[in-house]
Amino acid sequence: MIIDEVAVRRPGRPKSEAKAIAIREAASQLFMTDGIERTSMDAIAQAAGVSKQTVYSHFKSKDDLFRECIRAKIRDYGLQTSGFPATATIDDKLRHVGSRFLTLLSDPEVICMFRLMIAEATAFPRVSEAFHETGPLATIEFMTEIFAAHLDDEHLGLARRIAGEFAALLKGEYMLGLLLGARDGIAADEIRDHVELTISQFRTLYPMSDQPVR
Amino acid sequence: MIIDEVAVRRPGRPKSEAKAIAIREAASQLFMTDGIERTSMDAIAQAAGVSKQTVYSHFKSKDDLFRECIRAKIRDYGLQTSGFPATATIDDKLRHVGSRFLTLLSDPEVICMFRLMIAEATAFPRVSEAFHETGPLATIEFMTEIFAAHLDDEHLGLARRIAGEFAALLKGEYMLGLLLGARDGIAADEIRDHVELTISQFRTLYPMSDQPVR
DNA sequence: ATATAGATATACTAGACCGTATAGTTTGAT
DNA sequence: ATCAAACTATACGGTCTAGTATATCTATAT
Repeated sequence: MIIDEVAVRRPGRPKSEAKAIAIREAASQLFMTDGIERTSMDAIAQAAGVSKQTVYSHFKSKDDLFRECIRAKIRDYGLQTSGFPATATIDDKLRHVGSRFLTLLSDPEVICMFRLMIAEATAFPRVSEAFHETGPLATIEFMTEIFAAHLDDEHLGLARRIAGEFAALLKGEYMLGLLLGARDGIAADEIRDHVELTISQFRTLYPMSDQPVR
Repeated sequence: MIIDEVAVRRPGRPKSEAKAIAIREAASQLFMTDGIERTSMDAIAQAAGVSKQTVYSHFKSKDDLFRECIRAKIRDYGLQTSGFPATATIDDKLRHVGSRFLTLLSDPEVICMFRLMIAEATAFPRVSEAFHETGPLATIEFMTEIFAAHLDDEHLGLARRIAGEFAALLKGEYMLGLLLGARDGIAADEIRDHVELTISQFRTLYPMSDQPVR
């Protein structure tokens, strides 16, 4: 058996996990709002209340720190999979996932994240790929399962495609408007109305049973 | 009367418009592929085959040059309004505008443009706003007129909203995938199929006459 | 022909920034 | 108490970059 990572006892002062977190959080915020290039390591150190040397003792370079920031954010967003009660109708489920989807888009931090990932897609392809899969694609997979449970046999194979269409219609013009700074949020009642409208459109397009069929 | 700008005759060597254009085009390309920060004025001058002083004689700063580049691009994209023959059905029109829409998204330069505008939305809000209005919003306005001509009276007021939905469904997951670098184009037959599918969905959702009603 | 102003080439200023180095201080395990 | 390593503060090397300055050359109007 290899020695447990935590159990390793080394002489001298142990690295402060708290400082690593403080650095990562300060860096995250600065990266989000100002972008990578416009954020200096000195600014990060200062914002974290730490010396620059400490930054470099926890992260070996600016790129490394950036990657760690995004990884942590992705982990945070990861806990989205919530189950539904067995009595929930398809409308209930779509209403829930739809409004959470748009509420997420209304979050300035999430928009910053998208901006950053899009801006750095060529410089950090692996990072933006991971973001894509863990964020948007995972959300669509979640929607896919909802549709799969309620579609009749004829349409079952289309669940993934239908989920993609559902997400696309939910986004509508909101997403681009938010990314381009043309708007800075979506009003709660606007979210509710838009979700309701989108659901009704899908019930017109695809026959779905109110109770899960599988 | 103020003297016509063109008619002004001044002593000495006149500024070369050709050089200004060369500078702008070289800068455009570099800005698109590398972003603003990663593009130096020296690199622009060299790519344009011009001295750095000449760059500064035509554009007063890097920001100014960037703004001019985008303005020129926006002007280029501006000539999208083509008329349809009177015999065109709604399907013909939607097919045409839909595939041109997706073909445009497949263009790497267009994607670069979106990336750039999204990345700089906070740094250059006016610029990204102009892009938004002249690009995406103008396209949706164009679609609005198509729908308006074919919808019955009951749905006429919804033309703008329907056009937005049409664009959203066309974009689907393609746009985000392209922006995040998850894909690098859309195959021609995929475009055709997707446009066809989207049109049929809209004909299910909204009653439209084949011949223009107005 | 000559004055005027654009263009070139090159050097320069001033500052930002990454990453490293150094010297001294603090912390925690043994 | 002592040792080893983390931490602070500060400075520095090296590189890059925006924008300016200067001297020289070139094109155009009068």
